[in-house]
Amino acid sequence: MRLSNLADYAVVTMSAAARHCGGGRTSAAELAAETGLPVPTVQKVVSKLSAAGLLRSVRGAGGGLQLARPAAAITLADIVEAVEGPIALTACIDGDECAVDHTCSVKPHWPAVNAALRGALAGIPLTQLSKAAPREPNPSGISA
Amino acid sequence: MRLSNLADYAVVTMSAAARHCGGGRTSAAELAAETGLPVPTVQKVVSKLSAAGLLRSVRGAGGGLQLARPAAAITLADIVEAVEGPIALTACIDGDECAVDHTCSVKPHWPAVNAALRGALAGIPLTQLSKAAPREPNPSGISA
DNA sequence: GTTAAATCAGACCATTTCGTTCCGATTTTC
DNA sequence: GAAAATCGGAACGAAATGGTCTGATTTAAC
Repeated sequence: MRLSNLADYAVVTMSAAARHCGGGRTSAAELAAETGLPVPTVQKVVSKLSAAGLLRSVRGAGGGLQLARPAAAITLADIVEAVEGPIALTACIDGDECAVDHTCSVKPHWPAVNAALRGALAGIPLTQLSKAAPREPNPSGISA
Repeated sequence: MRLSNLADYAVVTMSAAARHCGGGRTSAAELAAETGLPVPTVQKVVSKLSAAGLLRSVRGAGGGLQLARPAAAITLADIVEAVEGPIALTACIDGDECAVDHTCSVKPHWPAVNAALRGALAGIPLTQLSKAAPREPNPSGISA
C-alpha cells in the first residue's frame, strides 16, 4: 500500500526536471543537487524513466535529459507505472496466478479498485506538482 | 504500489469469515481449509485482524472467531489499514521525514492522493466481496 | 477438582525484493 | 585524434516481508 522509494524519488526528480524544461537540457547530477538525492540513485531513476519514454536522454558531453512530453501530459500514474510497473494491488491480475487455486471470490473485484486508484493518480499532472503551494482550498472532503 | 501478500490474504480471509457470520463461530483452521492458505499464515492474519478490532477471537476449546462488526460496515480500507497500517503512499506523511531535507514540492500533494486512494477502497464493503459474481458490466474503461 | 484438548498470540528464521553503489559503453566537443 | 562528460547496465549489501514454529491461555468434559 506504500509505493517504493524509487517511485517517490522518480516523482521528485520529474518535478525538478519539469522546471528545467524551458531551459533545455539538464543533467542527472544537477537534478541530484537540486533534489538532495544521491547521484547514483538519480541515475537509476533516470534510467527507468528514460526506458519508459517519459524522459529523453542525450548522450555525450554537454548532453543531458529533458522531458519527452509536455509537463501537462505527464501524470503521477505515468511516473508510478514507469518505475513500479502496472498499477495493480494484487499480483493475480498482472498475469501471475495466486499461489493457491482456490476460487478467489475477491479476485474479480480488483480491476475496479485498480482502475479507481489509477484514476486518482492520473488526475494529478506534473504541472500541479511543480507548484510550490498546492491547490487544496477545500480540504473538507480530505481527512488526511 | 502493490499491497503485501498478508493484506491480500487478510481480504480473502475476511471474505471467507463473512460467510460464516450467520453460522456463529469459525476457526482459523477452517478458514485456511476454505481459502487454501497455509494454517500458520491464516493465524498470523487473524492475529492482526483481531488486534485491529475487525475480528473477535474467543479463546479456549470450541472457541473461534467471528466478525466484530457487520459485514456491510467493513470495507477494504479497514482491512488494508489493519494489516498495512495507515494508507499513505509515502512515509513522509506518516510522521517520518524524508531522508533529505530538500524543499519537497510534491509533499503537500500526497494527502489528496492518499485520500482519493482510501476513498476508492472504502467504497468496497465486505458484503460486495462475498458475492460470487462481481458487478463489472462495463469493463471498457478498465485496461487491466 | 482435575485432566485434556483446542484455540489464539507472540517470537524466530529463511527468503525475496528493494536500495545503493560501482564500473563500462557511447557520444560530443575541442 | 584525443579527452571529457554523459547515460546504461550489472553486482553487492541491507532491510522488510513471508512463512514457520513453539508456547501461553482458556474452555469443555470427565
